[in-house]
Amino acid sequence: MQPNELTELEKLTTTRSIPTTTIIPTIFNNTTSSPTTIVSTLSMTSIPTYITTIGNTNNSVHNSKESSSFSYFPTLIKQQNELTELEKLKHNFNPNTTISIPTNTFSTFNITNPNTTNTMIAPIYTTNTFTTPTLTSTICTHTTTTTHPTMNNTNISVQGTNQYPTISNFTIPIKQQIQPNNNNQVFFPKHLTHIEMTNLHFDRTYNQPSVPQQLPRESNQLPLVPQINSQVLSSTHPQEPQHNSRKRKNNNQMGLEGHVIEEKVKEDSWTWIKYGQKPINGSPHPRSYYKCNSFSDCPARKMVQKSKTKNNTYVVTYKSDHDHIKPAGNLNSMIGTSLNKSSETRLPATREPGSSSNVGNFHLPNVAVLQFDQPESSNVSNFRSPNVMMLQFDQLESNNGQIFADESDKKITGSLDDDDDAILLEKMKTMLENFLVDFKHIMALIPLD
DNA sequence: AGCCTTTGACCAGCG
DNA sequence: TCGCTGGTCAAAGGC
Repeated sequence: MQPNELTELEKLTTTRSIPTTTIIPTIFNNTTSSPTTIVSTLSMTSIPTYITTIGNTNNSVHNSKESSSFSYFPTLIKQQNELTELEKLKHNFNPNTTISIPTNTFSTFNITNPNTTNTMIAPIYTTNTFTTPTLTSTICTHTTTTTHPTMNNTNISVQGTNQYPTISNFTIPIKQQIQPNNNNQVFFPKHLTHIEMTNLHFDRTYNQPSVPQQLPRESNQLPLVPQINSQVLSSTHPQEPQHNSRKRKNNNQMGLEGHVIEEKVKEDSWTWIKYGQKPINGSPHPRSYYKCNSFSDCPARKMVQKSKTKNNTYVVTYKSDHDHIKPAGNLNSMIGTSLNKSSETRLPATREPGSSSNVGNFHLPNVAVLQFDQPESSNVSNFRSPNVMMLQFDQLESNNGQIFADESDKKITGSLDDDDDAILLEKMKTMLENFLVDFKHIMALIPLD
């Protein structure tokens, strides 16, 4: 950690701790086949606003018996408004589910010469424990490099990047196994680098139909999404002062940001109309600006920009709430379409119980993107299967209406009370657990190389 | 003709 | 004060 980062850390009035991260690599000696387990426990503290790398030799664990060591380098990337949004969060769930990569996804790595240094991509087993929903989060990104000077003197370095583009607070234990066989081969599964869950429908700040629309809030009620466009807002709330601002006045009031794959950029169940495009400093891709196309004075805005780092991934930022419910008949609406343009009559701010999914009107961006790295080492056999797999949150979506079916009236009127939270938490927990079970099943279907 | 996108201009915030 | 940045406007163009 840089000295100035420590200074900034001291400035923070609020920090939140991410629970313990545990890395458990198990190494099998190729001569004795007796396993040696190394367990490292790291405590990470997230640092809002700043990109911080935690991890150096202090985080290394040295196993004297095997002369093995590894380091874990978590990097936390938080949005500036993350803590604020975290405070706003009402929907919590706490499933404790294990994701296991099935052994039939193993590939082989031949150790041609134990006396030379070989580098290979090693397996990563992830066990994710969620303590808050991840609205749009990269759960983990891992790159594992294992160096084999000899098989009984193994250095394993685990480098992990945990990205928290929105709201996250969870534990990521990582278990790694390397097991050479009698032919001096090491078997390992495909390199799972990303598990991206885009369950936008969990949060009404994304204006997803699964969440009841909100009525105008009380003055002392924390807004779920910063209202940044005072010019537009003034027409809806004439009592508020005019600012005639074309631009946000505070960077900290940026809206929520999510990372969406290309095919899903245009699908978020609202109609949008593009009103501008600007080149953005430091980015090779321009940013497109969209406004809600349902009502001319709706303050909802959406910005879409292609990711600098990920192909086929777009950064979608939502700003301001819709001040209306989704117009009826808004089927699979997309950017740039004129389908189902609403009438000028504002719909009442009510919602049919279960309408989020039961009516089938919405095409939610409820996808999990599982991305597999192509092997970097030529020693690793080529993978023929696609490196990206998408999972639809069918289970989540189908359950979604049930979540709010008996709660919609309460939710619409404002913040949730403790009973609401408990009900919601329990149902969301079940939903995610179901999803993760499906996830395991799909992982088991990954074809062998 | 209507709707949406494109694109340059405008303008407020900010350093 | 000034220049840069980025959010918005609105005319023009395309479909």
